[in-house]
Amino acid sequence: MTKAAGVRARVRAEMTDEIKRTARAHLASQGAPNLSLRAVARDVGLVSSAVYRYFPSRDDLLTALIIDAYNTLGEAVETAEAARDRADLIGRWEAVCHGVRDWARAHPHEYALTYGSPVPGYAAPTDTIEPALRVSMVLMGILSDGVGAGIIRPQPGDWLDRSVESELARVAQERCPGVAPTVLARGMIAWTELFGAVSFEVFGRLNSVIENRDAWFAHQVLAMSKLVGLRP
Amino acid sequence: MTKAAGVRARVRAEMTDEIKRTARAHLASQGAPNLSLRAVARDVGLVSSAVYRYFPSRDDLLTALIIDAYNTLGEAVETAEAARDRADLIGRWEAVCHGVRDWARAHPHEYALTYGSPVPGYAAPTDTIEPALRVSMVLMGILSDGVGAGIIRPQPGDWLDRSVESELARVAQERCPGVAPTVLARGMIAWTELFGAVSFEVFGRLNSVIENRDAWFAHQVLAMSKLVGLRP
DNA sequence: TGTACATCAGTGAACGCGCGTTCACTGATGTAC
DNA sequence: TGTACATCAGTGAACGCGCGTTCACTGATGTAC
Repeated sequence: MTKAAGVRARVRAEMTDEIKRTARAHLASQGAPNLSLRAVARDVGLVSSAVYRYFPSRDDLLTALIIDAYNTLGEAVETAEAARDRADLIGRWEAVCHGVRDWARAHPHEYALTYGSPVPGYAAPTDTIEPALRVSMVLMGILSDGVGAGIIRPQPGDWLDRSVESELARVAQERCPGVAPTVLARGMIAWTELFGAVSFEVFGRLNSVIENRDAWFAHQVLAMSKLVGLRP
Repeated sequence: MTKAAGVRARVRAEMTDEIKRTARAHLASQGAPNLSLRAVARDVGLVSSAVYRYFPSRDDLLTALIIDAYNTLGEAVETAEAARDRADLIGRWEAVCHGVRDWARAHPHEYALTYGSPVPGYAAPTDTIEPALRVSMVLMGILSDGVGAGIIRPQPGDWLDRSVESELARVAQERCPGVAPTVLARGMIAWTELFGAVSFEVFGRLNSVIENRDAWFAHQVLAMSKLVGLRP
């Protein structure tokens, strides 16, 4: 690739970025179902058909936004978690939970796009899978370290259905070796509660029930860190 | 009201029902964002403007569907719970959880409409509030009975932020007197996890992670009944 | 019981809008000799 | 270095569609005297 070709490619990349940036702004103010290719084109200063030079269809633009959303969330969470001392497992756990919540509150429509109801008629392609796993990967890393440090231990009395146990064993083997299925199960319950809590808050289900959202969320994080075995 | 007027009213009620039934079918197959007044009218065999005799706008039709959804869910859950022996608190708890899940799996788009991302630009009016509370009411009833029977006890070491405590005390006073804030907090965490779990399953987040959905859900219900104090 | 009037469900045409996508084109930028 | 050709971003018009909502109307059904 010559220098000149590099210029063309760079301009193209910048244009692609600007379209995505504008689309993201539309998403933030109107939500995914109302995202319109024509409106985005207008805002970018292009004629609507020109957008097709960059994205073959509206769905592809949506896919790009979904992938970006997973990645910015993943990055935010990873950065917050990485800032804590490796030995401070509780701090790392809290950083992840608050990272998810902060990002979701800052980007409610992007959160809705990724963790809310699926857009009807839209099938997410496989390139969304890996970015979507970033948060779980961080959580599993903490579980792994907790087990390694002897802090997280399988709880006596924990029992799993055989088929679930083998499914979780497979997941653990691939993603966090050394973590017992029962421990992973607790982690997944905490993960479920985390996103349940964030969804309830962002989607308005706490309205006129809980006003002190920060304190309530912190309480839930505490409870889940106990459930997982990070605290006594 | 004369007999004749009664006929007119009954015909009107039937027509209203048929519109809602058709709209519900559209909802089930295409999702809320694609729900079209004109398409519903076509299916009912009316000209589109005739629908305005029954619903002043598309949003009002949507509101009616939302209220119906909360009510059918509420009814399903209440019926399932009422079938259990009053003293069988664990059975009642399980009935509620499985009732929610079964309903959500049977009506994914209605579940999305009520517990998924809010429809952008649509503000739910206040008549949706009471129907939306029915499931929580049943759960709080179980908490209440559990506390009354001495089965559920505040756990030593449970602690709540003062403002959260007073908010939960107010909720408890209004909806389940006698239940301590820390106990209610555990109930709400379980409630959050329940809907988190159902959303994850219905919205496809368990794909290629957990295939035995029944067993995994049962496990979560068990874990939450422990968290709440219904089991040791 | 019979008649004049009011109510109201349903019609059909229209308004004004925005959408995704296609296509033949222009003109600038890059490439090869 | 200069010229002929290829690439490709962006244009503008068009296709065909569906949408929510309004409005003046018809005709059947109900109400009051």
